[in-house]
Amino acid sequence: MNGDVDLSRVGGLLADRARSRILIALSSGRELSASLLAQEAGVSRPTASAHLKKLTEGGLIAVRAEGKSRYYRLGGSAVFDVLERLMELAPPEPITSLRASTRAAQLRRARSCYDHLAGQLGVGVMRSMLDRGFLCGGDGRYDPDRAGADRPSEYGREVDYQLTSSGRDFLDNLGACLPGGRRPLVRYCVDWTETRHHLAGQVGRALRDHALAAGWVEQRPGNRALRITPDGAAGIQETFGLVLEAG
Amino acid sequence: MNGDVDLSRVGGLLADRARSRILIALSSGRELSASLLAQEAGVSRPTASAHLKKLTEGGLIAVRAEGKSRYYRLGGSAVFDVLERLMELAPPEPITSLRASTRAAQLRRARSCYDHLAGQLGVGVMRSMLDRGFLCGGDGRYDPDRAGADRPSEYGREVDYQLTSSGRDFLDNLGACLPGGRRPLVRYCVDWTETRHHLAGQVGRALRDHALAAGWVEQRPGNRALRITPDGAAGIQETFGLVLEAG
DNA sequence: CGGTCGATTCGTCCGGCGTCGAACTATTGC
DNA sequence: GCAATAGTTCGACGCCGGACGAATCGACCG
Repeated sequence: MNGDVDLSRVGGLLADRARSRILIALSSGRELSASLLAQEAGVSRPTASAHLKKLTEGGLIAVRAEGKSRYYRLGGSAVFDVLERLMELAPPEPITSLRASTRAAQLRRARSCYDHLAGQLGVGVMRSMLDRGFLCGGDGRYDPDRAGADRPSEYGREVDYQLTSSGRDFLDNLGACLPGGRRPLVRYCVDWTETRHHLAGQVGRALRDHALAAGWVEQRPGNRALRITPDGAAGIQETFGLVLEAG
Repeated sequence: MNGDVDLSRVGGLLADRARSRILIALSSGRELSASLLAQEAGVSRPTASAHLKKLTEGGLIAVRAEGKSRYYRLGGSAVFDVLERLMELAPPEPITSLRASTRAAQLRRARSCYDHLAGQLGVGVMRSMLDRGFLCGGDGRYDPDRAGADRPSEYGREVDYQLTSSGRDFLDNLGACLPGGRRPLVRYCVDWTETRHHLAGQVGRALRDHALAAGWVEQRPGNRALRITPDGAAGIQETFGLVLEAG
């Protein structure tokens, strides 16, 4: 709490590319398995395991064992906070080139987050589904203090959102199929460009799959950005009342 | 602004003990010479020089040459922000020693934050200025939901606080000079030991400079804590109606 | 114009950390 | 039980980066 704090300890944890990628992947608020994080970080499973251990011991992430998988999540809202500041500070690229800024804009507009939609598109879709009564619950917006301090175990996991029967009908009519399995129907994710919830879980995946299958969006190569097609812009506006530029 | 941000670059800069000490020393808002920083970091001058170069190239600090000395300072308020968060997150060393706890108490009472006052002193000064009508606006007290979740982009920036004309008179009578420039007159900062606002911006700096010039407070060596002198305790009580122990 | 003082550059040494393959543990499912 | 899957531990390798001393640069001062 003073001058001889070991900033370097935390700094050391942030200093590695693989760990940095892991943290950024987790900064969506989701719980992710060790293998998936290894893949996301671009390292082998043993290497990722070592990183995850360090991050856990350093308190930056927390782990929950379920079956033979171990699910990792951010250590709390303070960690989320630091990462957000750090990302803001990170681009030491002084003058944002046109390329970089358009790419950033693309990411803000629409991107995939694990297996669901994020960015303005993801947030808008979730808002629309709430407005139309396809989802209910989720009385509170994202509250970092409660999520991080009062009940850290639920950080980024499904809260009280639920799919209504009309929501189920809506998905059926849309032709979006729920993947099935024991995975929760509805989860939320904290969108780090919009700072609001977007939709995850089976429903999130179904909607993203549908958006891809219907040609509404295309995965851009190289990063997580999605391109909204002209057809997509029309379809999204018709279906969700959401106006987003194509391109 | 996306998944391939180089968190690790910034992390790497924070990962070293010597650099961490340098940054913490600079986080008091002072400009310090290279030799002094070497001493503060506990390394030789050549080593410190290398660190300072890296930090400068990384944008975390900035340098000003004057005569044969070079004076270093933090790269900006964004850097300060990150450091503050990081320090909050950092303490994996639980305070056990008496030394540490008294030092922590000193920091809670009064410290410098970038270039303004923080701790009980900083928070009290701001409250006093609000109570006496020297500042207006800021309709709400610190509201973590609004500040942290709904509009994180304004976190720590000026909101609706404004300096009133009587506030300006107050500063004139006190003999505190506003530094001038395009920097906003009033900003606020969320105080991490008091969880309330304290005063930043030009006014914050002017008050801190005045407190130092008038001998109300002295910079403690080694960290950001400020010592409140007996005269200071009296002056602060008279001026702001704020009772704080000297020592 | 030498003398000094502050700061940086250079060369070198050394410790630590990230990396992976292979082996080991644990849980699930047939 | 045996095979399959998820994850961790172990050992060895390689490389990066921090440390310092000596030398160099540059500014100030008599």
